[in-house]
This record gives sequence, structure tokens and C-alpha cells, in this order.
Amino acid sequence: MSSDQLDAVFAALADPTRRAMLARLAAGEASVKELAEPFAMSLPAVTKHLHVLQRAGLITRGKRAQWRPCRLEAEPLREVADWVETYRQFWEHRLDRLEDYLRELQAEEKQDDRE
Amino acid sequence: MSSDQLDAVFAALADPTRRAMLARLAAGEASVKELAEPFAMSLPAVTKHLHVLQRAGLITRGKRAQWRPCRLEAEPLREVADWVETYRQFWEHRLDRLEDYLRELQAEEKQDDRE
DNA sequence: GGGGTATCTTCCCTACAGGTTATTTAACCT
DNA sequence: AGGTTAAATAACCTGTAGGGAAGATACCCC
Repeated sequence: MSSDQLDAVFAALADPTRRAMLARLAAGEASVKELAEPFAMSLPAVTKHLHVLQRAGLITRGKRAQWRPCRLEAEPLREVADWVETYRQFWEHRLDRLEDYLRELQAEEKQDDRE
Repeated sequence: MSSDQLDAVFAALADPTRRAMLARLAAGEASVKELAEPFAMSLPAVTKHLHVLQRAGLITRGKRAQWRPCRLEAEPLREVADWVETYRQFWEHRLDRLEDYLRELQAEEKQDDRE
């Protein structure tokens, strides 16, 4: 996944309204109106959020009469999972980090002595 | 993790410069100047990026003489991993999704017939 | 104390995100 | 055809993100 795509996905996820919409879509397809229902927000605002999600590839839109149902597309989330996975050791190997911390602490104390 | 915190973390990750900084910090502590080196960008701009990362809890800053070394803090990344994990089934259980798709397709064909 | 180095602060600019209202398009149903 | 419903578009406003330049601050070393 290109950096640009990852930008778009992370940016899309940085809004609680949009994350809530994804959560709703995890339960199945929904129309714009249905997605808008929980929010104190105009429909055009909702449409904009959906465009952001769509540009990030997180949803696709259908066409059924006057409805444009939204469907969750989880592929970009897999990319996010892959990206974050490369950092797993940094939250699991706390001991290495502890060593770093102690070394740092020592250096700072040395610094404090000089102050 | 609160929604606000998740907002801040995702927003921080939505910038390629900041993701590159985290990647650099995965190799160990670095000063502001070291972090700035790969980018065609003024130091104040780098400082701002670091503040964004710090507010998101993704880095902490030390104090050593005239240096303010940055260190990766992966805890928020674990939260991101947890969040995204709740969607795992949606990129793994492709068959369920396929069923949805076929149902959708059928509905659209019905629609096409009427047009 | 003075020069050099690292970093932060302040002020400014531009672009874009997220929201609004009003209008338009498109499809349905009588 | 006319009315209703779903959704998109257009035009606008406000706040904030990301960048630059210039100056301030803090620390080291001689």
C-alpha cells in the first residue's frame, strides 16, 4: 500500500463520526439516511464523511432505487493492521525498553549532578 | 482508550513525515536535528510534527544538555492494533462477504430489469 | 563572558477539513 | 403529471494543519 493510501486511511479513521459509521457498517449494509440517524448532523455532512471513507477505500457504494447503500470494505484495515504490526515488538518487549529507560535515567542523573 | 485519544493517534499517523519519524525512532532515540535530517523542511516544522506525536502519546522527550532526544512510545500503537483487530473477521471471512455480494448483485439485476 | 549549537516560540500565510443552508437530481408511487 | 423520498451538489463560513522566517532561549566549551 502506498504512503498516500495509508495517509488517506489514517486520516479517515481520525474522526469519531467516521469510526462510528464503520462500526455500524460492520453490522451490515446501510443507507446514507440510516448512517446519519445517530448523529446530530446534516445529511450533506454525512455525505462528505462517506466520500472520505470511500476515497480511503473503506467503503463501497451500491445503487438500489433511490438508495446508495454503503458497504464496509475491510482491506485497508488489513493494511493498517500490517503497518502497526511492524511495531509490535515495541509494546511487547517491555524489558528492552526498560533497559533503555534505566540507561536514560542514569544519563539524566549525571546531567543533574552537573546542574 | 478514549475516542479523543484515538482521534489524536490516527491523526498523528495520517502524515507520512510523522510515520517516517516513528520508523526512525524504532531504531532508537534521536535528536530533533537527526530526525529532521531526511526531510526538506525547516526545524520549526519538525518541532511541530514532534508535538503532534507527543500529544498523541507516540513519543516522549528527554533532556540531555541542549538536546531533547525523542523516544518511541508504542502503547498507543497497541491501542490501534486492538481497535483494528475488532474488524479482522471482515478481511478474513471473505466468504460471508461474498454471499453479501451475490445477494447485492441479484438485487441490482432485478433493478436493472425494471429500468 | 563570548561563540557555537540545538531547540523552541512567535507571527504569518495558504490550504483544507468539517460543518451549514439552499438547490438539484433521481427514483419511487399514485 | 405531481408529490414524496433519498441523496448529491453548490456556495459559504470557521477553525485548524502544515509550512516558512525571524528572533529568543538554553546549554556547552574555550
